[in-house]
Amino acid sequence: MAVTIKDVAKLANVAPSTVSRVIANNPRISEKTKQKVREAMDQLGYHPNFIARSLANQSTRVLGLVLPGSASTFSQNPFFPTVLRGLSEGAHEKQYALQMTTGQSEEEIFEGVVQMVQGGRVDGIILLYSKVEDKVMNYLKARSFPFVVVGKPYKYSEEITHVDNDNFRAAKEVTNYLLGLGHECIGFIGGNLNLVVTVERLLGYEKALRDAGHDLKDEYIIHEEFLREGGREAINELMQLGHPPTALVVADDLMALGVLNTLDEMDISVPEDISIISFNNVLLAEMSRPPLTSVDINIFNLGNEAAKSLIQKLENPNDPIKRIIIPHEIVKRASCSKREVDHKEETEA
Amino acid sequence: MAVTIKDVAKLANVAPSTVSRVIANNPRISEKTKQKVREAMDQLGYHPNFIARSLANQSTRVLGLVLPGSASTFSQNPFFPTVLRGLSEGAHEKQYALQMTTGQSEEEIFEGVVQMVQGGRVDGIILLYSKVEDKVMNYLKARSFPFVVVGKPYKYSEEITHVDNDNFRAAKEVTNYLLGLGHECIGFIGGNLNLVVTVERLLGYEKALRDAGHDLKDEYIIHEEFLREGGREAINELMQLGHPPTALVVADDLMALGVLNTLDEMDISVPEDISIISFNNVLLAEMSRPPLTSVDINIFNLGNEAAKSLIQKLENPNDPIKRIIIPHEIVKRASCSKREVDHKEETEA
DNA sequence: GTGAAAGCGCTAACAG
DNA sequence: CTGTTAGCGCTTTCAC
Repeated sequence: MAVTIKDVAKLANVAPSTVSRVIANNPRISEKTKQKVREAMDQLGYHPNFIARSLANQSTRVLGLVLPGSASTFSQNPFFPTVLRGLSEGAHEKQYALQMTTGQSEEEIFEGVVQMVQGGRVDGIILLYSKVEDKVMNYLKARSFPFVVVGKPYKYSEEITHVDNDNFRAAKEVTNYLLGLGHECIGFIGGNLNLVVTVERLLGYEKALRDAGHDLKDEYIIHEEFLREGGREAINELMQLGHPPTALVVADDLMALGVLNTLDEMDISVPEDISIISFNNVLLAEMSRPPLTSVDINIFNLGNEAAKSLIQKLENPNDPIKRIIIPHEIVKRASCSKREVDHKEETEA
Repeated sequence: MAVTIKDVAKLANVAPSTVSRVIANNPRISEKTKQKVREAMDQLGYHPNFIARSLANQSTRVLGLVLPGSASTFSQNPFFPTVLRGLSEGAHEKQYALQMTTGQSEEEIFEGVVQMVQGGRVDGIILLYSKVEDKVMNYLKARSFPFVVVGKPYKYSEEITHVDNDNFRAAKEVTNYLLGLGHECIGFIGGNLNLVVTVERLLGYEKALRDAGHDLKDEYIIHEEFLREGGREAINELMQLGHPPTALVVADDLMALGVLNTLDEMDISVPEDISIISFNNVLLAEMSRPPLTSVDINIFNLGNEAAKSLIQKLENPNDPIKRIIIPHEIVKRASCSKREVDHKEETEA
């Protein structure tokens, strides 16, 4: 059995409660006994037992993470290792530990969350995705269990602390950027429409086009999973069109990579024939050919702020609801170029 | 305050211990009282408190995960989301939860592990990397705290349960595959030599060449971080050689992607001018151009077996040490082709 | 400034 | 088959 507070107390000739106070650095303990106790702790190699402490305190100093269902390819996205690092650093700074749950089905995930929450395993929860009509979120909200979401909650977003990018604005910006390059036919390839982020990016794209006085063409908008095959089919359909787009807004780097390949197979070159801009700016964005112009959404900070704000909330229960917007930035690489007005149109003009 | 075992006991008119037994599904309780108790639990919405249970049992049913330092780009590898899924499923099946730690420096990671271990937060640990001379591993081993490693331990590999691929053999196989395609000048681009996996793959490569009667050329072997820039420099050096390789074994898909790009910039085509084979077969391997021939190491299973074997070990403390080898498989795509014997050599022969 | 004692919620002998 | 009791290791009143 490990060394306990009692062992320390005995060695230091004090009561267990005194040792406890020394651990908490209670100011009412004299420096002298503190010294004595600390020596005893060192000598015995004492480490406080978190479990016991949690039970006594009714608080675990553990944050629960909910990852999206493993079914979705989304979960294979290099996005996650990076949020995790951000989360981890944010949590460690304040001496919180991280526990995670995920599952194959929605039901499994939900069960996992219930275990964490009702089982008292965690003090708060961080949702690493935001879906339309999410059972988990509803549950947490109904119990008013402390949680924050990474992304924008589908509903009640003013009542839920969340950290997100302004995806709507970012999508508007990239679309405007493309418009500014002279493109008039701009397509959108998005991921799963159940994810709020997809919706936001789509809306931003549409807004930019409308503001610029362009019609929205349904044929230009394609939704698929964040996947290669998705990208492939989508792009095929698009390019069959009478008037295929000359630029594409793609909701995710990984998907853009798929698009890039299909285009290459079809002998369409980027950016000469078609420009592409995507989101997230993960490592592979700079490793693709051509390197992708991509919106850096600051994934690390997304995680980091999520951890911090949850902790803040835990230590300050009646803090107001917060919406934290992490800035984004378009990282220009080589996948976009000015629209070359083609011969036919030129003569028409 | 949440509903406790006592509340249930009161409502069901039994002793708390009886309720506890019902939870554990103790066979010595009559079906009748079990029914009664269960009803009371439902009625009150009772959920056992894991913390209290952990304290009483001296066991948390939590597995601790140690991720590699966030400093390394390795940690951005899409490898991780996939192991995590495997781990998670393995753990959930047996009702274990997952807690994770990581850090920026080796020291920080070490501290995190100590917290988990000495703080009694976890029952066992899974190391998600294997480094040469790892402080964490030494610590765990010295304390004989239950742990398994994903990868091959640098030392004492017969004394440590681990789940790994046979990377040595896999590397031999890919090298032989390349030899079989007629390549005689085969280079190796590896990652950080502190990682055991890099070493193993390098050794396998060397062995294959030696077995085939080829000399090892130091200039053909390059080590860099698993990174784009790494790939770029490495490939530049290689291709400057008088007799540049006609095939490359690359230790990681992500790195191979970088290599592919640099080659493209240099107007060297794959696989016509040079063949490339890499490891891991993550999603992007099939999305690169050309799609990469890559060794599928079955990442999901790596994680899954790791979780299972740790749990097995926890529930069966004097189980023997195990070495679990996850099978690999070369997935042939389009980055390798037969060596085209060039004109000059042909006339020379 | 420090000690004694109760209790966090659950489990596990030991009785009966 | 079920109840009683004593902890698990720590925190926290309440005394002194």
